[in-house]
Amino acid sequence: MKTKTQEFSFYKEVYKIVSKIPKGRVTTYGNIAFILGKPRAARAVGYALNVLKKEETEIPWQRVINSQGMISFKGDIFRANLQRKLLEQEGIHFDKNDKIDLKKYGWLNL
DNA sequence: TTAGTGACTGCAT
DNA sequence: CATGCAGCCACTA
Repeated sequence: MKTKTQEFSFYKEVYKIVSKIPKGRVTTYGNIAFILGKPRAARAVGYALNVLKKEETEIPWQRVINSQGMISFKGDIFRANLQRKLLEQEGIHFDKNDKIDLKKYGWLNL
């Protein structure tokens, strides 16, 4: 029955992957979802990070962005601003459109 | 169990 | 090139 309450939580996998992102690199929600075997679960990934930021602030959630190479949180512009700052500190460069070049900084990107 | 929400993505207009 | 709409996944009430 699913007797066990899924000791393997989707969130946990997300956290684990995010923690593996090397400094100075970024990845997208879709990419993480793809690694988990569900390329369409990008939303769930973002949802996971949403809960993450309030408890496991130790996770480099800042390195996770959308497929556009930009920061999405519109509602939490404060977080977005913070994220941009943190990424710049890691050496990631934003272009004039506040966009990151995934070809250059994308994790596991070729 | 059904319904609703959300840090997303891709295609259509 | 910029918006809009629908689809998918996991979680909460």
